[in-house]
Amino acid sequence: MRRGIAHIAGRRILNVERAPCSRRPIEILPRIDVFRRRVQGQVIREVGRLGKRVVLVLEDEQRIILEPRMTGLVLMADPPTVDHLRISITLERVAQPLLFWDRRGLGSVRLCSADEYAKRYGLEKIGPDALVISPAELRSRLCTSRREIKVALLDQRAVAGVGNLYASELLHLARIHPARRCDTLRKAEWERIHAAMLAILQTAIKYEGSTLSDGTYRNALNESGNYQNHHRVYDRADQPCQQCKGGIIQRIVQAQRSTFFCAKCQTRRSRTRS
DNA sequence: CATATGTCCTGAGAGC
DNA sequence: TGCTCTCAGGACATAT
Repeated sequence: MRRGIAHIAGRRILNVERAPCSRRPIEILPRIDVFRRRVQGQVIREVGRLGKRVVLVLEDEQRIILEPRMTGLVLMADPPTVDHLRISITLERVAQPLLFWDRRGLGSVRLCSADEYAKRYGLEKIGPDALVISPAELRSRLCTSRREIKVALLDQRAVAGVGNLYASELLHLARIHPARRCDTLRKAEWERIHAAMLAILQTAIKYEGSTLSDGTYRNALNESGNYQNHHRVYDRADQPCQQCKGGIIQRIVQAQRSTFFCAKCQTRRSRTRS
C-alpha cells in the first residue's frame, strides 16, 4: 500500500473531503472541518509506514495515519465501488485524488501532531517492524511469554506487521507448530521463525499481497494481489501439504482466529538435542 | 502485570 | 429461488 502511493511525496494537499457514504461513518479524527484546516496547503514530505498503517508525514511534522484494518484500501485510482468511499484527499497538480475506501468500515483515518503521534504510536504501543527487527530482539521480546507462538506473533507491541494470514504462512515455512508455547521454543527455532517471517513477508510484498475469495484487498491501482496463489496453508484446510506431500492441512482456532498448519511438517515438540 | 475475551462492521457463502 | 444464519480478522476496551 505504501509503495503504491509513495509517488505522492512532495505534493501539496489542496483539500480533504469526507465522501458521501450511506454507511455508518468510519472514525475520522479530528472532525473533517478541523482536519481540512490543519492540512490544507501542507506538503506531504514523506509516505511512510508504521506496522500495518500508512503514515503521511507533512512538512510541519503533523501525520495522517491511514489504518485499513480488514477491508480498507488506499487508492490512487477509481475505487471498487463508490458506496464505501470514506475520504478523499486532493493534491496540487494531480488529477487523481488519494482515496480511502473501506467496505466494512473498521478502518480509520487520523491526523496527529508530532507529540500526539509519539504518544499514541510509540515503541510501547507498536513494536519494532517485522522487516527490521533482529532475530535476537524478536526472541527476547517473546521468549518468556506463555502464549502460543501464533497468537503472540499477532501482538503488534511485540513485533509490528504480522497479520493472521501471514502468521500461519510463516510458521509453516519455519516448521513450527502454531500452538507451541513461546517459552518452550529454542534459540534455533526462534531463528527459523525470524528468517521465515522475513521471507514470507518479502515474498508476499513482491506478489502485491493476498486477494482472498472475498476479493477485498487491492493495490493502490485497484488491482488484485497474487500471493493467494502461493499460499502454503492459509485457507487450504483438508488439502495436501505441498511441502511434505503426505500431510493434510488442518484448520484450528486460536484466540478466535483461524490457524492453518500441516501437522506433519509442524510437529508439536521440538526435536530433542542429540 | 500478563493473558483472555468481547466488540465493531459487511457481504459471501452455506444450508434449507 | 430466496430467506436466514455464520463467519472472516484488524485493534482496542474490558475482564480475569
